[in-house]
This record gives sequence, C-alpha cells and structure tokens, in this order.
Amino acid sequence: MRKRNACTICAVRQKALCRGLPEDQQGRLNRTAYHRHYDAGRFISGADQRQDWFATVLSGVIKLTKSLPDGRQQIVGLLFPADFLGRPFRGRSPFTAEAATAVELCCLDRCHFEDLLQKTPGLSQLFLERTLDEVDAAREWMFLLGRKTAEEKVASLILLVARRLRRAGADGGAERPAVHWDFPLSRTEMAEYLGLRIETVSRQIRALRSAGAIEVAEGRAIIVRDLAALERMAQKECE
Amino acid sequence: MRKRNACTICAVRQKALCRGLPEDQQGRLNRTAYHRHYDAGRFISGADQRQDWFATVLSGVIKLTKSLPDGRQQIVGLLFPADFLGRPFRGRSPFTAEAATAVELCCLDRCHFEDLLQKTPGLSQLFLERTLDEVDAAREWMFLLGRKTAEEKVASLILLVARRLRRAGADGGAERPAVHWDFPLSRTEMAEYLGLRIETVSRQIRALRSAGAIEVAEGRAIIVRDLAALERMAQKECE
DNA sequence: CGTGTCCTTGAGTGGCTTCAATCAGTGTGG
DNA sequence: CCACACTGATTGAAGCCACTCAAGGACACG
Repeated sequence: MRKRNACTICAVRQKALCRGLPEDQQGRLNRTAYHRHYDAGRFISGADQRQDWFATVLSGVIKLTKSLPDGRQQIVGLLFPADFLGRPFRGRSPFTAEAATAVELCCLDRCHFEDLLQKTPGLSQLFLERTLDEVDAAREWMFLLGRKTAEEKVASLILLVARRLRRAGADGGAERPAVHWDFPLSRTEMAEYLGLRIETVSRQIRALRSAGAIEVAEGRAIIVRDLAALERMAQKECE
Repeated sequence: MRKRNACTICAVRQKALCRGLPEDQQGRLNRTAYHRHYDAGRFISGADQRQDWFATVLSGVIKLTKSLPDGRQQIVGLLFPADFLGRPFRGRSPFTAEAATAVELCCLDRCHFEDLLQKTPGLSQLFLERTLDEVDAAREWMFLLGRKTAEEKVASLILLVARRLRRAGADGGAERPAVHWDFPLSRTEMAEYLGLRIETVSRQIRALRSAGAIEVAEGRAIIVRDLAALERMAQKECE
C-alpha cells in the first residue's frame, strides 16, 4: 500500500501543486510523502470523516460524490492526474472520494502540508489559482446540469474527459483532445455526473454513434470520429 | 457613483475579506478603495471582459450568470453582503455579474489587491478558505440541479436565501434563518438558478404555500411559516 | 453451465416544459 | 379620472423529453 518515491522522477511533477515549492522544501516534503494505490471502485475518503492526509493524483481518475439517504447520488467532481485531493483547513470534506479507475496517489501529511501552505507564498498562490479554476469548472457544470439536453450532456462529458486525459498525458503538448482512449467512467457513473439515468445515457451514446460523432469499441473504449460534430452537439460548451 | 468611506464604520468589516489584513495595510487599502452603486438589474461586470477592479459586496445581492447564444441562461452563483466579486490572477471571469437587487460595492484596484494577496499570508489564506467554501457550495448546488425535484429545488432556494440573508444581517448572532424578508430574486431569476421554468417555480411556490410551509405577501416578501416543514421539503439539503 | 454485472433496447408513464390566456400592479397620456 | 400599454406572476391545457419498468444480450467468473 505504501512506498516512497523521488519527486524527480514523478510523472506529474510539471503539473502538480508541488511545483509551487522551492527545491529544498520539495526535498523535505519528499521525505514524508508516500504512495497509495486503490483499485477501481474503492472508497478513498469519506464525507464527514476526518482525513489526516492530502494527496496528488499520479494516475487514474477519482470521483467526488454526494448522496442522500434515499439513494440519490450525484458526482460533483472528477480528479485527474496532477489534481489535488483533500480539503485543507477543515477536518472533513462534505463529499466522498472513490476510485473510478485504478488510482495511484502521492500522499502528504495534513499538518505538514497545511503548514507549508501557510509558509510558502508560491504554493499558496498556486493552490488558490487552482481552487479558483475549480470554482469556475463547477459553475460551468452547473450550467450543463441546469440547461443542457441529455444529448448535449453526454457529448460535453466525452469532450471533457478527452481534454482532461489529454492534458494529463505525459506529452505536455497539444491542446487538441485525445480521440481514442478507454473511458474512465461506467454508464452508471456517467449518469451520476450528468444528472441523468443510465438508460438515457445509453440511448444518447447510441445517438452520437449514429450521428457518426463517436464510435464505441472493445471494453470501454471511445473513439472520437468527428470532433467538430461532437463539439457542435455539446453546444461548444464543456469544462 | 463613487465616494470614499472608512473601513472602521464598514457594515461588513467583521465578515469581509479585509479582516485578513493587518491594520496598517487596511489603512492603505482604504485610501484607494471607493464605493459603487448599481440599481437592480444593472450589468456589473462581464464574461470575457477585462475588469481592473475587485469588490466586496456591502449590501444587496449579485447574480453570476452564464448564457448561451441561443438564449439559455443559468445563474451559477449568488453574492451576498461581505462576499467578494472578481477573479484574481486572470483578466476576465467566464461569468457575467448583474445586480439582482440594488447593490453597494466597495471596490479595490486589481493590481493593488493582487499585490496584497501575494504579500499578505493572512489575506491569502482567508481568500483561499473562502474559495474552497465556494467550491463546496457550487458542488452542493450541482447536486440540487442534477437530482432534486422541482419542489425540493424551490424549498432549498428559499432556505438558502433565508440563511444567507440572516448571516449577512448586522446581528452577528443566531444561525437560525430569517423567517420574513423580501426575496431578492424575481421568479425568472429563481428559475434561472434552479434549472427550471418560471411557470414551474410559480406552481411549486403555490404548493409550498398550500402545504403551509411559507406565505407570500406584499411585493416579493416571503414568510417562512413552518421552518421544519420547509426543511423537510428541501430534503434537509441546502448550501 | 449457471450466476452476476454491465449495458442495451423497448414500451409506457409522468414531471416539467411549452404555449397561451388572464390577472395584478405600475406608469403614461389624453 | 380612465383607457391603454407594459411587465411580472399566476393558472390552465397539451406535449415532449427523460424517467420507470421490464426484458434481453454480452461478457466474466466459478
């Protein structure tokens, strides 16, 4: 479950929060950091439950969910490689984190990180900028949930995942989204993120397929056949 | 449109971001700060448009919206007194800010504030905590948009506004939400925040009224008759 | 080969929307 | 003072999109 690793060979070091630290601090952080692995579907951290560590996602996708006693559940955020997991300055997060795919985390001690956050303006600022981006992303998604049709929702989600996976990819380069990859979410999870039912998601995927925008292949693979068409169907809106 | 004012007599100074500043800095800030007033319905700042100032809301309610060329519009956030308006470290915000009611702002120069933010750990941390709270609030709202029924949505909104107005009130005290006040949003705006149509909002308000949970009076006044019932109808979920 | 999980497909329903008419409140001009 | 226009809210009737219920297919596992 745990092993140490060097920041210098970290796959996400160019993009993760850690780059806000000066080198000497990075070294100190490294000495206390450790890795964790979760299989797909595993519970990571809980709503209203004390968490004494934070983490950077090294690989995989994490879903943040909120659910009601009556069974209704909504995914309220996805974390991709280089994203940060945790809620500083408050013991517990109001949401549950679960591994959507197999996940590798680089974990940091809560106190140590909060301390660093207060003492390192560069880190603090980087964290703030990221958090502001998260607010924007959440609000964009609010638009999707409130105003888009089922077809637009599904198209938007595929585009969002394509872009995020592309960005998370090792190649620092192109802004153009990936066109062929394994979709990290099940139909159920797609529905939970889009505010739809699983059957509706299935039907809309079929519609996108018939329209020639995408193709679904072996396993959970999705191939973007016609990016322009997909963007048109998403109302040029996503992320 | 503009006038100066002293922080010491500021109505929101206990709750606004400024309290993250040491006194001397507060004085300096005060010398460059100025007030602005907007009538209800006025445009304040725009999507994708450079904004060279930030502001603290002194009174009134601001709505943040996103809209598509085809006319669909969604309110993605509300700002109440003591809240902060603006998007540091990025020229333009992706959302439009409009006055929902008459609004009074205390404005700060963008460069000056960003500078302060980098130099003042206390301010930066306070800002970060607030931003984290905003992410949480946005995600809670995502749940509402994706999973709640029309009736639950309307009940949740009334509760949210009751709590926020209460908190914004001069009395620092009680956590119990206000029970009688002028609702700051029109039916259209309620619909735009809830992902509903105006007619549906109207019908659900009637339902809440028939159920004895609320009462609507002169103008836009709303009276909470049965708080427990209202919370039950909102699924004990809001904000 | 049976069982379980995930996804797909079909048929019918229902909740919210759409379209439309009415009402209340306010301001304007004759 | 009243007729008229205009805006925001309410109410009714009809329609549609996504949901619900149900069955069946694909695939993995023991």
